[in-house]
Amino acid sequence: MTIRHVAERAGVSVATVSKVLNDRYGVAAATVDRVREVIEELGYESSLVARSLRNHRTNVIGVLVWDIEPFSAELLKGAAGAIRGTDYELVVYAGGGKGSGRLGWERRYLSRLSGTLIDGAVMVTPTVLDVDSGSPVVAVDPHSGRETVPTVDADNLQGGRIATDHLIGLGHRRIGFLGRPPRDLESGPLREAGYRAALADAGIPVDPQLVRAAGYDESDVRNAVHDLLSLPERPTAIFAANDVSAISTMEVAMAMGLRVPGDLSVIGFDNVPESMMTEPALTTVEQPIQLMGRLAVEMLLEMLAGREPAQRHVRLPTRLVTRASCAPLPGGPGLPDLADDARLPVQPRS
Amino acid sequence: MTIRHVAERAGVSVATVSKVLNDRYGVAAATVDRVREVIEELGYESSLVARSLRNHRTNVIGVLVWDIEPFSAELLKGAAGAIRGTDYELVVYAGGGKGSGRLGWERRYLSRLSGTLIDGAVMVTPTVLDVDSGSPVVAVDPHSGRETVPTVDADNLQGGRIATDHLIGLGHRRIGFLGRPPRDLESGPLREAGYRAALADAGIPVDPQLVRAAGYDESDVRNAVHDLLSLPERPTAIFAANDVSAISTMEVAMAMGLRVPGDLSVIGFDNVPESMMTEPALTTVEQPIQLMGRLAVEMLLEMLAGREPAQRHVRLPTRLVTRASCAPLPGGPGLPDLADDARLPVQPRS
DNA sequence: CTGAAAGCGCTAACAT
DNA sequence: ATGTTAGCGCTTTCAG
Repeated sequence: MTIRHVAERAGVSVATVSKVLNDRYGVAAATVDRVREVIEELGYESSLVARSLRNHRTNVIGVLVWDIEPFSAELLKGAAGAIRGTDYELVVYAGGGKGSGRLGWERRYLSRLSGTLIDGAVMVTPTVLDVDSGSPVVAVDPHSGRETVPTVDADNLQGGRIATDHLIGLGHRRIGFLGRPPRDLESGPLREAGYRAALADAGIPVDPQLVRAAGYDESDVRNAVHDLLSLPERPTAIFAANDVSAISTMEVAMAMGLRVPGDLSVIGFDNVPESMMTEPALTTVEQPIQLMGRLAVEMLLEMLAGREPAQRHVRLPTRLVTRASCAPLPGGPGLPDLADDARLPVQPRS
Repeated sequence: MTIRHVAERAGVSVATVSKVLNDRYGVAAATVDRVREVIEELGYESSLVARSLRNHRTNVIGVLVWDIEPFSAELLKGAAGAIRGTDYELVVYAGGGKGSGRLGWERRYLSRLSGTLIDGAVMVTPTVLDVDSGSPVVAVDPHSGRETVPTVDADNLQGGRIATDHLIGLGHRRIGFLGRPPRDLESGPLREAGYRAALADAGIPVDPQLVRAAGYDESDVRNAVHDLLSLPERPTAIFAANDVSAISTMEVAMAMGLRVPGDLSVIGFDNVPESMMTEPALTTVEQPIQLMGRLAVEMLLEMLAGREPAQRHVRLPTRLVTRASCAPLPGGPGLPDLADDARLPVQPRS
């Protein structure tokens, strides 16, 4: 079904059909009607691809992700929300790192899509980002390149601090940290930095034994947890700096016969999928992920409208959500004041 | 950054560059190296758009959705999972019903993308689907057209039955149903049919007063709930057949001073976002949404490989997840046997 | 081994 | 008012 089929069927040239499609000047009313009829009859719609090759404006904005997992999916909801009501459409491109080359998926995806297909892009958790794309780009949670490109991210440093402070406030002193090898994302190290800062402020020395990094493999994480909990002087609390390890931590602890939070308090990070939730519910530091998506798109729309966004670097606060997985250390102080925190599951809808 | 820049910089023709890009025969090794170098240096990647206009194979599969909301976002995770490990890439197109014309977004999106850009598509909750696209299509949770197109859906009829049976098993007799006007999706009416069937099997007559439909507007839903709970002989339980109304039901009930589940048992449907969750946690009939996405993509990949999918119409079972929002009716029987059900929050990870 | 040229579906000058 | 033509970035014959 191409524009030529329509043209032939209507007995006009493709140019005329194109004019009708784009409400251009200089087509007789009768012709317009006839062409419209044929279009309707054939159920024709112009090819986005051909059109964007020709025009350079597509009214499509792209969200470029490595993969669709809980984090990016959450972000997409926010992005979609920001687009609703505008006359832009949304294309999500999840390349999964295909199509070899080691210049980073970020640049490759952008090269592949920008200029054609999309008018601008939101890049989700890019690692390298020395991008010089023709079209506007906003990065969410980038590792580097913060100078060149407008960004939206969450306050991971503060998040790490909040989590650790909470545990300290409960009287804990031996607090484990479970993160990831620091190579790719910046967020991990920042959470660890928050952890260290909180300990330092409380005058608690960091015990290197209590700080672990585990890879993306789940068994790797479980081993690390097991190690931590097998220490002669085991931690009374663990700050697991990503969702996977938080869940694993609770599971391993319980498998080892430890009660959570009776014997071990656990605090996590990110949007832990509730469907994965074990008993008791996990205390987490939550990032406003949907909001990040929404803001990123809003910034992009500003830029597409030719305006400079109000701020080029937005950092959103994180917040602690306390649930049943943390408890005051026996002999420590009581529950800390949580005026600023939400207490789940008794959380009113916003 | 086009192929011509590369060609000029390397001192060859665009044809040669193209050959290098596609590993074609007949380019001198030295030339290949030079071109590769330039490509690397310039960070060039061929335009997906231009390429797909020329070739008809793109190795991209499309998921076409009206909008990205909790349901489709969940589905996308499953779809992405199915694509991981294949050499296909994923493009999600969320048009939001833009670009007028009343031939249904489904056909329009397909027209716009298929043939070019994507090799095949998964259509999410299409309403009309008399599609005759050139490329393979799988529909998830379609309203009609089940005959023509391969489909994946959930067993909404059985879901409605399960939910209602559960309440009946708890001793409830006055069970309200809160659905949506039946115009668009088929799933709503099916859930209602399940409700009616369960009541019929239990010999409980349907009280028309207890069956309500409310639109998509939240205030609409709240009014409906309020009406239900203001009846002289109010229901002791409500089956809210979609996520929005389930949450609203609990909130309105509590606002009216009713305890859940003490005074009113509530059971919902779908993937109620836990972040919206109130106290107590909501009992739901869960659909295997991610799984639907995964299966749809797997079917599509089969078709793209030229094979006929094992089944053209897959219907997945729904399951009850019992939480704290339902209670036995005083004077009724005890808790029914839930051997087949999961009991949250004490749910082991799968 | 390399390049010139045609054409994918479409739009925008430029004829007619 | 309509049609002809060139060209968007790319791949693919087909000559050189």
